[in-house]
Amino acid sequence: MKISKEQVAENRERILEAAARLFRERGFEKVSVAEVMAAAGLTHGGFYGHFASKDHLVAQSCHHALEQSAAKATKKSLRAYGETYLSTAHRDDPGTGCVFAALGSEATRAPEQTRHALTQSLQRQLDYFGKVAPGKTAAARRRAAIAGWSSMVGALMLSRLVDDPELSDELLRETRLALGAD
Amino acid sequence: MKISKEQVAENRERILEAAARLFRERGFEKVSVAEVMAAAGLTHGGFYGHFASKDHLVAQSCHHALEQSAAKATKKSLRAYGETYLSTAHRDDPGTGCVFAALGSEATRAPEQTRHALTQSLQRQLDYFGKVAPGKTAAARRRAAIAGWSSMVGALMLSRLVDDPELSDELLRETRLALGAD
DNA sequence: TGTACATCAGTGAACGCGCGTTCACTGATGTAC
DNA sequence: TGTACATCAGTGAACGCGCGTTCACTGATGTAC
Repeated sequence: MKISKEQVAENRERILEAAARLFRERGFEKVSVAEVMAAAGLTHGGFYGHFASKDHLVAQSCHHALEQSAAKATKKSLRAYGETYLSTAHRDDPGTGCVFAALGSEATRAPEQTRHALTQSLQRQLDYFGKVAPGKTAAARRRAAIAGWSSMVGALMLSRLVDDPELSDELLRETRLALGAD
Repeated sequence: MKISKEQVAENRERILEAAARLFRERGFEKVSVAEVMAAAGLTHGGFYGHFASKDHLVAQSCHHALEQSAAKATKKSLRAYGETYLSTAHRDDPGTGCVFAALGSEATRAPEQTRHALTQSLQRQLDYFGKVAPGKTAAARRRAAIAGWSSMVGALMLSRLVDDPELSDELLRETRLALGAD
């Protein structure tokens, strides 16, 4: 059953969307190709018509998710961004949230292509925050951007792995407040 | 070939040591039970004499690694700890380093027991840093401990996943300096 | 414009491999006498 | 103290399952006439 070119492009898009969400929710290894395809409303056999391997999907779905995230940061101060980034809503919905916090430690061992996409995105993010972060010199702003962004990623990840709801809330709240106090 | 009780305890210890190192180096899923046993100088069949399942090993090896890490933090200021934590040596040797940075995002999806061990360790770490962190009130010190620790974990993880050696060094250096500037 | 045919995206069964787990067996330890 | 035997930690083959990947087939699309 051949389908139209628009339909093919739409299917590919749905596969990327599904993968980007599932990987962030459950990690690269705990999500199978068949699950991604099913979530996109397709069967697993057609996967290799769209991607050369699961590794390629991993890299491209990260790229896809990072593009969407990048759009959110624009036109916001570091502090304002921190308000939404360090919210319980973001913590409780990793599937549509930050790729670094959801997959950071796994990405350390990910194939080259994936790490490259993440690096590019991080560079862009830091370049932008280096302009809007507090500080008198460019170097001071850059430093505030790096330390601030690191604390956000770290705090969000910790707030998700922690067992204790109170500690989890505290991690987000205190990191948010520390960001404002810079 | 039965062996002495001391030998059994020593073997169990070696399994935990090997697991704690391999998991941090390669992640929970990319290390097999057989690999852990081989690294401990044993064959895989004997594994279930020591642990009920791989999940149990994951939890107990994390506990083991966290106990060792906890010892390092004692009698150090937040800033002094950051100096060694945010070193290139630590970045380049995840196998003996911080569990949060090496396995944080995977731990988010780990079984209850593992998350509990991490939570306990984090609580203890923050309680200690809350005493030695800069700040006039207890609340200010607690905040500095949380934001500082989050930035360390985040920066180390990011420095490891990044593609670009210069950016990697910069992340460590600037986060280290920001910690001192508090 | 209508019909016949080639294309090719998607289907679902099948393959092969790795891994967690089990189990019958081995042989050194340590206990009973 | 020395000998016979029961115990049990470790061995390695085997099992079963899930997953990434392949492939012969299907049938709607779109092209040629």
